[in-house]
Amino acid sequence: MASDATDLRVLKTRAAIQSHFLGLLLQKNFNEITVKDIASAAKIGRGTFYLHYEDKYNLLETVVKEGLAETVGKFRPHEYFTDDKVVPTRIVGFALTIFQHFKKNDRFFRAMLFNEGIPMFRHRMQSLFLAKFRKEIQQVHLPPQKADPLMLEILPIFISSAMIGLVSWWFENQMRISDREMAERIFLIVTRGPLKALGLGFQDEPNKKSPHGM
Amino acid sequence: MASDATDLRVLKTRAAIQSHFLGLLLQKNFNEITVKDIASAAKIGRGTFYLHYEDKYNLLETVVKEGLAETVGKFRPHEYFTDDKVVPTRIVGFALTIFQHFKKNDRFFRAMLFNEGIPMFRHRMQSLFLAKFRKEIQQVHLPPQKADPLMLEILPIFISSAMIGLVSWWFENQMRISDREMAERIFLIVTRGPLKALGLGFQDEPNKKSPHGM
DNA sequence: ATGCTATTGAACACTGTGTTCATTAATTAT
DNA sequence: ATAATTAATGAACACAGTGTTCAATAGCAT
Repeated sequence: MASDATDLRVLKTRAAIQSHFLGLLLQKNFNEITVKDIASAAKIGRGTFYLHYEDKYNLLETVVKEGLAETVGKFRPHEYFTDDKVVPTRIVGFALTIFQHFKKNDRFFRAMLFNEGIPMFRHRMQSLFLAKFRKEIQQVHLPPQKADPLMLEILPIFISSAMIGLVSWWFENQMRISDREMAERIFLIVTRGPLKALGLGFQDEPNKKSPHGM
Repeated sequence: MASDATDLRVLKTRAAIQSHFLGLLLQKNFNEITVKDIASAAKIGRGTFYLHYEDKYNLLETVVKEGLAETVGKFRPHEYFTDDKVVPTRIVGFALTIFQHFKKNDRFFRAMLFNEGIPMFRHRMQSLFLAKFRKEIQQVHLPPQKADPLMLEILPIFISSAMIGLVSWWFENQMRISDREMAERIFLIVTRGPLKALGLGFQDEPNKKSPHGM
């Protein structure tokens, strides 16, 4: 293992490997990428690769870890401003930071999200989202005696899954919708509920009795 | 390619291959499974494997395709009964069929959902969900002039992603919550909205003005 | 300028792949 | 039941990719 991480040669080869690796991931599946491919793309000897990474899985792990570490903490609830007033909630601003962060790290997320062969990336990303949403929901959740514990467990999962689905869809569609529009629709769904957000009342509910039997 | 799909020998070996393949998937990652592993688990010659499948990816594809084909059409909205009355919506019943189908095909979904190395399974499953939810939402969506088109596009993605997230979580937790309880919570979230479902009103909304500027 | 160390490139053994072929065994058709 | 048909076997083969080693060379640091 080439260890001196300050040596210019080391920095240069590692940067070359990681950058060209991302480039290859944008072209073909991780499965189909060989160490030979990476080495020749980065214009280094194949043996040199093994001086820095155990194998291509270890390289992937490194890249993913660094990419996600950079993602952590970037999702920050903040106030959201329209032309003249502050929208009275953190929700829109929160969603906004998420979309902006993804747009900024386009190359990384595109390589990771749409490459058949990077199995657990979405799963790991979801852990990040989940942790954030749990905190966020617990902060908003002021009156603790009223809440249903199961609901408290389920809701962050529901929302984080939904958000990841939306972000992925947004990416697939070349981000043709503005991040602001997306955030605003999410605000509507979250505050009014999916059904009412569509623009219609919920017709099948004749009375206010709770239908669930607990 | 051994072609006669009615020959008993063919049926037997294919069944053995697929069954032991699923078994292996429950034990280790798809990446780490070799054709030799599959052949020896199924107690057949390695060459025989290649008489039926091009490679292990082709086998996976076959198994996934059959498994998902069986899944299609199983998600059927229907009425939902509590002890004495019919809950006035299809939603709970719809969610219920989903959870029940997953419980019934435990082995298959467990192998597919939690194996690092089956990249696009969740994605393909989501396509199924998405199609169903699109239909369902369009059916409920009676007054067509009122709806926001972007919302109409986003909502099925939001909900199908959320549902898959919940089902996966449910699986990971050994399905310790009853399918009925899950369906009922989902009903609450969908009809009342995530925030109100938690048991609290939405405090930060002082007036009824729509905060989004479109 | 000199010592240090990262890189090189070729060689090596190894594992897994996918194909072939003659032989054996099981199934189907008569 | 017997013959004809066809699937399964297992060994052999060439091939591609892996991960390691080693002496020689290049580049960096002080």
